[in-house]
Amino acid sequence: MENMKPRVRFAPSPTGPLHIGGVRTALYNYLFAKKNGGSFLLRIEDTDQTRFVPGAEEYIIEAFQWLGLKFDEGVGIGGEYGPYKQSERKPMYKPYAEQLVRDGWAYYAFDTPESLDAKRKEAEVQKKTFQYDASTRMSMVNSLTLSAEETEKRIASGEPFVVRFKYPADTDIHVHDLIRGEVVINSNLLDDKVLYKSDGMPTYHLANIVDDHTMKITHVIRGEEWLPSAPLHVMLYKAFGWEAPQFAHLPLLLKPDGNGKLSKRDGDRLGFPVFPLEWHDPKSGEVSSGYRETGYLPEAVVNMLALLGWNPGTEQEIFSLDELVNLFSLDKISKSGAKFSLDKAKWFNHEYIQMKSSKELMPYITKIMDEKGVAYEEDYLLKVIDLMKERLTFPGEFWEQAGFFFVAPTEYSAQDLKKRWKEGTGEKLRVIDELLRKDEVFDMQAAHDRVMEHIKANEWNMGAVLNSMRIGIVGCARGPELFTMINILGTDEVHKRTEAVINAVEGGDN
RNA sequence: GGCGUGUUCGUCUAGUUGGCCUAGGACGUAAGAUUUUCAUUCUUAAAAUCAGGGGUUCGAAUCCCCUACACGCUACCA
Repeated sequence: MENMKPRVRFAPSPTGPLHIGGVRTALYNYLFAKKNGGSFLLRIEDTDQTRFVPGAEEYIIEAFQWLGLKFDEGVGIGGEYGPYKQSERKPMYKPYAEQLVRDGWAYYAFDTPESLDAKRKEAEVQKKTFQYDASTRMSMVNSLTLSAEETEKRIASGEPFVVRFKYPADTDIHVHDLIRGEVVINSNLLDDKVLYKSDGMPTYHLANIVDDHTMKITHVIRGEEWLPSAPLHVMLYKAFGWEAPQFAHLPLLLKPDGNGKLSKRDGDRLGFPVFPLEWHDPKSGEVSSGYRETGYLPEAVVNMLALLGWNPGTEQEIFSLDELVNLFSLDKISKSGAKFSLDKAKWFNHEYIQMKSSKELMPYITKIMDEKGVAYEEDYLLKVIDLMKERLTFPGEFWEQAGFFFVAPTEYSAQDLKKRWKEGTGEKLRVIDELLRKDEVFDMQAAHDRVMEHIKANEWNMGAVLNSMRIGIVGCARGPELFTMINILGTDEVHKRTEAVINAVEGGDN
């Protein structure tokens, strides 16, 4: 076992879009596998046919492609342990359930859902909880209380039945968790879980153990919500006589406010994505935002998620996937839940945008330009991106920040005008405009010096004049350094805009 | 209710073999600088008596016990 290359799996249910917490679970599995030279597989757990959502499986695969996390085996890839979709493995499970019954680790139960409901309600009235366990199973309708012939007859006649696990009475079950250490629970506290459903499908528990074993999974890395059922799983391995994989139960991802588990609702409420990709619900038609569509770079999402519950112990915060793989270890995972922080997510994105060259950013920006229907020259656009990149947290902000490089302002901020535009400003702007166009070929430094000298020599109010100039170019008192903008726009365009703003503010009374 | 897990600045966390912790970093916040704006960037500051209470010890965030709180599970869902 020790010298074996680890094999880990990510095993989502196709019941909807992949939750960002699930993405983190997958990421940790990936990092662990790659760090140790092992394999990372994708298994689809679709044993609950009532919850199947069309498109969910494709969504999951696309999400990981976008994130750059590659599976070595699994749905959509293949591999020697397939099929990797549980619905396609359906015939495999029944013999295992039967084996358990034969060996005395399980039994057939004929209790109807209605009768179980009634039992639970009855117990509730007495402020107790009904549990199908060693203390109650002998008073239920199952193969332990029925004769062998009766049991056989019922099954043969097609009466619905389930197979339940039969816990040995009063036994301490030890789960060794790589993150939490030893967790011990007594079997009397556990109820006889259904392993095989009346619809002929296994439940998660059976399918999971059978698949993990037959797929030679060495480490089960999953969310903390599975910790309570881990004892069942170790008992199942024992019942089958199989060597159990190692378990690691990850802390939960919490909502930014309050303490609960992060949910889809929180995203809608607080305005941030909880899904990697935008999701269109096929039933309700509802659209949920995705990280990709919001403008997050996949590297940033991976980096942010990696640090939500794990830390290499250094002060480094920015990691490439390769660095993450290199540094990752299970024992550095924290035990407590981590709250998702929108601010930190944005900060990561900003950092990753800065690491991209303007060329790499081009596709994001041209998409926006096309959407706006604005024509552009590639070289010009590249120059603008170079200049504006540092201000962007999301590529989508480009137009708002840099649109004036492509379209002259038609409106001017009244507030900024009020603050900066004084009596006689129009005349001064014309002088500056003249100064700018004095050189045959625009020389940014020379123009800058000339304008500044003139302003000083005439004791003009620098803030008022230069900001008014800026308002004419941008539309408001914001944006990059004035002469740099002029250099990119060209003096002809600046001349036009200057005339336009003077006209707009002071009217045609020149 | 039962069972399980957890608890260091507002948030993510460092700290894990007790002393170098007057508890470090990052995000966010505040102030200042970058002598035209906004943003970026930089600097500085405020911010955790380590959930609370008991121990053990010369010495505890680090070990033990109790309490509180939070979260998870408690389906023929995963």
